[in-house]
Amino acid sequence: MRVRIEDVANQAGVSMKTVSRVLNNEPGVREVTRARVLETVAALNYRPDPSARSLAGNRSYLVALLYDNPSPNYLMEILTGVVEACESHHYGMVMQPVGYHSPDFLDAVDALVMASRLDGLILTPPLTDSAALLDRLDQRGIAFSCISPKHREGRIGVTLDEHEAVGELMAHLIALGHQRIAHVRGHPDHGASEWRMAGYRSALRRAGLRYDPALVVDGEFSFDSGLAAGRQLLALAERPTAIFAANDDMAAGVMRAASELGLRVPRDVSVCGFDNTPISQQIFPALTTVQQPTRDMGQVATVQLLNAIRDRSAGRMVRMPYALQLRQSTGPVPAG
Amino acid sequence: MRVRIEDVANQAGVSMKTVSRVLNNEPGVREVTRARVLETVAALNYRPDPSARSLAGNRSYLVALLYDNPSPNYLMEILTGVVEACESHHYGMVMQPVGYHSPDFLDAVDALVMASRLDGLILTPPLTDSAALLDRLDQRGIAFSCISPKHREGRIGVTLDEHEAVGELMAHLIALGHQRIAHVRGHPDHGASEWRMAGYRSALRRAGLRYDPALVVDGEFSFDSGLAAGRQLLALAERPTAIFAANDDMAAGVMRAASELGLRVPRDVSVCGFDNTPISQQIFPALTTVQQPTRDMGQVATVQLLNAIRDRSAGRMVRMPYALQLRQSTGPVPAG
DNA sequence: CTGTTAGCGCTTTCAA
DNA sequence: TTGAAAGCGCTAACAG
Repeated sequence: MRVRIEDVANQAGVSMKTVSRVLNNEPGVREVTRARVLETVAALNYRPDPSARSLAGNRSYLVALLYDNPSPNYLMEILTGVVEACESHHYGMVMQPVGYHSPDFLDAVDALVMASRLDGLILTPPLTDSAALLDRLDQRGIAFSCISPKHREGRIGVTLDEHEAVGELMAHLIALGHQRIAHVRGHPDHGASEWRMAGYRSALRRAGLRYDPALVVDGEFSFDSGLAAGRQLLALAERPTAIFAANDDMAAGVMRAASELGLRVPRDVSVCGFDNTPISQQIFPALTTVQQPTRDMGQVATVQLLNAIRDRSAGRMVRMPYALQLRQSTGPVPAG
Repeated sequence: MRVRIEDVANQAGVSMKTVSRVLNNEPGVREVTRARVLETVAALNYRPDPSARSLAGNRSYLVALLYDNPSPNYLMEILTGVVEACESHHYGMVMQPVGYHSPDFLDAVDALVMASRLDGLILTPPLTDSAALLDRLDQRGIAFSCISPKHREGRIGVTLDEHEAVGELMAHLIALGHQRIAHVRGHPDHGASEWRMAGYRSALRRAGLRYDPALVVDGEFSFDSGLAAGRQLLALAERPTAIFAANDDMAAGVMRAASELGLRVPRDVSVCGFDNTPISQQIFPALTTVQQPTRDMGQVATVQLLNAIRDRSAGRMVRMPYALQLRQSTGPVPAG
């Protein structure tokens, strides 16, 4: 037979409500009583029944991680952080793919929240950039936390100063003597694409280098789009001496394009990416890139969400650190 | 205010219990009554409250996907299939990393099942191969479904005939004239490593080729282990003319080792992998490999689990199809 | 600081 | 074939 709160109460010589108070960290229990209850809970190995708790408490102790077609590596890292945070706060987590482009995706999210009675949501890019979604959630009064959202004002979650990170990466290239630096943009749905592009432009400006639209090509964060972009850029009459791709997958595509054309990296052209995914160390030469603390970002975003669930005025937007990874794919500008 | 089962009952002019019967597909309701109830449910947009349902019904309508440190690509594919199946059966899913090697992992799984009152589990490799875990779950009477387990007898889930798939892959190499074929083994914790090794040996035997232990090197499914294995194999005095790595990541490592040594693939050495992960198309030349229907495997494993939850004698072990992907990394044996 | 009582929304049991 | 009543295990509201 399962141990119930009543058993704990009897054993500890208190009322059910007192046990409940202790378990939920509510105030108004003497320290000795609290200790005695906790002892009994441990002795009986009591675990509250989540359904009963949810039904009576009118909340689910469940959050959902919403995503749309992200990179598996990225999502797994985020997930790991989210799971850690949920575990330590005795919350459950469900995952929900959300078709960002499907016409009724707002209603699908609504239905999901209603049906599962979710207490809160964690949004990953590019969902974090859907004004329609964020507005709808606000309107419904649902707590949510954003990972790397385009607009941070009044939101809770985590961000990374990508603009600044790109600035450092570009400074590295410029210090190596590069003046014709190209950029492969990311998928237009992602705020990250804009920040990385903006970081690229400001870095050029700061260094007094001219912005040349011919050196900027659209990609969509995939290897293939990087390959196509690389072919295009490296076929230019005035070839760039360095290429900054908005993520590692595209940078790998660019490096493949270079090798197709018989160009050596970094002797003939330097290449760098962003994200520090496993591929950055599996290609040759290893890729210069920027590392995000992705797992921690999931963790922190979740903690902020749980804070906000407890107290609507609590969660905040946390800035996370990044770290340049200087490796062998970038080198001095070719002579001549 | 939320619509409750009572509202539906009143509106439809029946009792709560009848609505409940209809919603749970229980027998003993006249067809007209059933139709009327369903109509009302739709009209009122009624969604049963999962907590109340679980509390009263003494089950959670929740399954968990258990994993330990798998490849992110693989897990994401499985996850997608699992989510699909859960969604269409109105089940929830939670994900749980499980430290396979941690000494108390059995108790951790127990605690998880108890605390969340899970109705069933989906196990991914290598958890599927832990006899201790499977025994414990049997003993506790918890339903579970296995993806690619080492032992299939009496279990439910999905498998793939990897032995046969490797046989076809090897036949392809042998048809190209290769006689010195090496093998890079997978991580010893995974049943897949054994099947792929066994497939390798039977294929050699079938072709009348000698099994040479010097041509078999241990790996652990990672790029780096493939790189190390490749260096070792390609430094052999009598170099193999083809290398079958037990997965794509290791095959990519082998190809890098070849290029370090100035060897060309497939002119000097043929390489093939297993799994058809994205990397197989991102390396050059593209990798010959075997495709598993991973997403479908997650889907089918989940459906079998849900069957078993409903009726303990229901779930079965389903054999899934595979498909050879012949690409450019394999070619005729070098002359001489 | 602590306890009592009345539900939460559903399913189960048993009766009609 | 259908319904009424009694909980499931917990928390909220209120009382002491």
